[in-house]
Amino acid sequence: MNPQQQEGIRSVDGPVLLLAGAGSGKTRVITHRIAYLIQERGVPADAILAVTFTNKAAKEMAERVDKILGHSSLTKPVLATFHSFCVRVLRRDIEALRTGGVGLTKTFAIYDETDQQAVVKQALKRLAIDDKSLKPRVALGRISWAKNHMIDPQEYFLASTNPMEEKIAHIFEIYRKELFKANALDFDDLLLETVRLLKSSGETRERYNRRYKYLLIDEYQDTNRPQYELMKLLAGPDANVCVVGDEDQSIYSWRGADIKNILEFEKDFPDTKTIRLEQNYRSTQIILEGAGAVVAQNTQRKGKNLFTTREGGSLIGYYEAPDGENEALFIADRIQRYLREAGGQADLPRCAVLYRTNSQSRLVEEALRRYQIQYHMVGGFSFYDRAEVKDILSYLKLVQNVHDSVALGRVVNSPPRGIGKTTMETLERMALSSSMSTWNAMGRALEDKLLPPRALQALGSFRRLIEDARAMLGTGFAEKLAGDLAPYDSTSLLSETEGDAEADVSFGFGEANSEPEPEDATSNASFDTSFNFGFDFGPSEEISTIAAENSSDSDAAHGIDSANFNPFAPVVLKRSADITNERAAEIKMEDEKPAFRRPGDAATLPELIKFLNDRSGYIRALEEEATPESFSRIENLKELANAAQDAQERGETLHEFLDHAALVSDADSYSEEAKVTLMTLHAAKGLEFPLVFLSGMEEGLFPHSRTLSDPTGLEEERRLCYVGMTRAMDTLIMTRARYRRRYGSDMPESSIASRFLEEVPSRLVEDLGSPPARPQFSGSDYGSAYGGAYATPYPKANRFGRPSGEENARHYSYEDEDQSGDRVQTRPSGLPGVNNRAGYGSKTAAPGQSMDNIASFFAARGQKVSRPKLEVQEQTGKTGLRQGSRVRHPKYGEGTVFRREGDGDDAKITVQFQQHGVKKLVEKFAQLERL
DNA sequence: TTAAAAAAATTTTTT
DNA sequence: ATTTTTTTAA
Repeated sequence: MNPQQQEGIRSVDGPVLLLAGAGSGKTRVITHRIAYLIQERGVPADAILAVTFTNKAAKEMAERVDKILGHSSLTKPVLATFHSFCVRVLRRDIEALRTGGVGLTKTFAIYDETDQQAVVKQALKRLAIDDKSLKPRVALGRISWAKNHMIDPQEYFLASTNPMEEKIAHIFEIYRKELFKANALDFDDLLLETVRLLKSSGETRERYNRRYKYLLIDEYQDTNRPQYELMKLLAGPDANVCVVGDEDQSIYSWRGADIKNILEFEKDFPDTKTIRLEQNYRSTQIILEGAGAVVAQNTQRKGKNLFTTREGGSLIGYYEAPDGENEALFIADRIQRYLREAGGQADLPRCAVLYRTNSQSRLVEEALRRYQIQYHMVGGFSFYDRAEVKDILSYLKLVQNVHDSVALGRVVNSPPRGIGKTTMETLERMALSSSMSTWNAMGRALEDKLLPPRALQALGSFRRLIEDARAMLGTGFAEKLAGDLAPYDSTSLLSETEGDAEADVSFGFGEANSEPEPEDATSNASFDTSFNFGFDFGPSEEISTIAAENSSDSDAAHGIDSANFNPFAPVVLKRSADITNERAAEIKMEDEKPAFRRPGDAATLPELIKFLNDRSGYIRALEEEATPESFSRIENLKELANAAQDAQERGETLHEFLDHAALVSDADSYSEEAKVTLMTLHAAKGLEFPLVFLSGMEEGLFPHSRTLSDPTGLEEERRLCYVGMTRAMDTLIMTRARYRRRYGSDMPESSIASRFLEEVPSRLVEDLGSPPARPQFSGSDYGSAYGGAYATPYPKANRFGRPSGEENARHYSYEDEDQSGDRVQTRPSGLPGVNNRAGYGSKTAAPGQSMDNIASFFAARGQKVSRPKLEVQEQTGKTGLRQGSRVRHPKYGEGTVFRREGDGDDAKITVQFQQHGVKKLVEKFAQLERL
């Protein structure tokens, strides 16, 4: 621990600004600081609130603190992201913002970007704005920008200078109203509403100030205005607040992050103690110097001198590939070599491939799979993003909050149940004209028979489904209880439950599940009343009460107030324990049939999911589809059920389960055990690796084309480059493709080397060589890219590249065998790992990281796993045709096989004909003759 | 209303 | 290349 770090740990009274350069042991200081507060200063652990950027960072920090403390403390410090912390606060206290019975309730939904877009699209439609002239994404971006700058629709309108901005102000207004009606908050609102809450309710603010005496905020350079205000509110009068950041690593201004927050912290708190951590413990001198030289080009910075004692080290590698495929193969090959060489060493080999945009990952993935190298990809698709998972989660969200109109819109007709566009449009018009939620409009339509009988029938059955699910949670029951009665009042409990107890216990899970009668229209009705998971509400008052409350009038929109009731927490058990003896006897009898439950006992989360899966017909629809995809979807839903089971066992509420699903982030899936990690530069912040690849160093890609026009944006890209470079501990390799295709088009575009490359002093750089250029359609490296459709962009001379040693002769190829005589043999023999027959087309090829173990994925909370497509077997079919084969077609004449897809009779084959251009043919019928 | 086929858009970065 | 949206047919 150096003196500055010591100081960072011990300066715990009053405001502290910790300027921590890359790799300066920041995390170590933070964790030790927390431990110091607890152990040396006797601060109760739960009086410490540490806010991090990702859930993963929070979790990691918690583990490290735990380790230092040796589990000695009973309470734990609160470690959370801004967003998750805000959700916790709001789930508890948001109703303090209600005035006159109006306002959001604790059951609020969290809208993700998809949900937000749905609302914006609706608004565009309502304002009759052509969504080509104004894209929902753009509008949403502006709205989010406004929110991050704490500008409301009126202010936005007043500040607008053109018709487009006025329109956006209108959309913004509608957007806000819609979210309000839906009892929903978006990500930005989570922060804003918390700020509003703490500002408007002194009582609440003081409670939190009393609770959290020491505040710590990591990645402070990436905080935006609402987060800044939140910090000030939470800091309270004591202002024992420590913010940690590095202005050179500010890379989120597009999300509203304001670098001023860190630059002006000392102004906000005049007695701030500023501590600088400038010794880098991570990277070699060369890497640090290179990165420093790049970021030094920025004008907007305070400037600092990072230094390291790790002198020397290998030079920064640079490789210029002819195209993206080759770039990826180069990376894969270097990784393979690294893993082999590092295999015997003590430290676990770890490396990362970093790129600017997620779309760049695919080529690298393919190359790694080709090399049978296991990898872990951060970002991309989340489990929770899968359509089927989102659907079932939407059912859950709807059960939790029926006014969530986006969730309603998502599930109302999936699986198809005859509620189409027309019906929903009518309902939405109704909802709009009487300003109620879509759910309430549905209730009204059903009551007053405002739709065709067929639609009413379908709607009614859907509505009963949701109501029954709600009843399972004992929602209505809880509502009454949550009001004026003490939660554990056994008499009131009894009086509530006895009514229900009269109802017959009918079906358990197993039986009910096996009895679907999908074809019979009337079966739905009987199904509804009989299938109630062990308790039959029948015509009981509960259901009608819920229904009445939900459908009676628009004011009920926010009247549902059941959040005090935690259907999954131990409190349920406690209730059971309070029940009188007679009742206990009854229950005991029931306990012998565990599938049956008593009325009033809430269903568990897994039970609820099972109910929804079955009763909605979702699973059944998938089963009937009977495609491989549909089966895999069913599997995913099973895993969702498993995840719910785990959540249940952890004692999570439905809210917590859904909140978690909404707030997991890409960076959260980073796993330290992975040897090879693929991720965006943004996701790499805060991580370190012995070996780092920075790929796609091209103008327009990195720096990204959207930033080129704006100097501020360009400086941010440069900081991003700095962040990427400083992730490397020992070796940094930067790569670029001279030609790259976008959107998978056939036409690769030539690129210009990134300006950042030129900003690295050349004495620090080692050229790792260029591959040999290829003659036209050698069927090798670039065959798939260019296919001989036009002249090769590379000079045909120089075919073997610069023959200066093994490095330069290296050639990265996707092609396996050279089976046709006319191809030029270009593969240097004996190169390790390249072109080895074994992995290619072999069924045992490493499937990257498998998705098999989703259970452990969930156990680890928020982990995401990439599932690369299975290794595609080289298909040769009966004709033995493959890429590069020469063929003759009766009509088109001679040509060369360009690519093959599918197998068996379905095999399609793309052929480049000399006279007739590229044709896609079904192999079976094409009558191709092999030459 | 639904499903299949055709056309069009997509790729910045994320809580 | 993949995904989303729109059109068309049933």
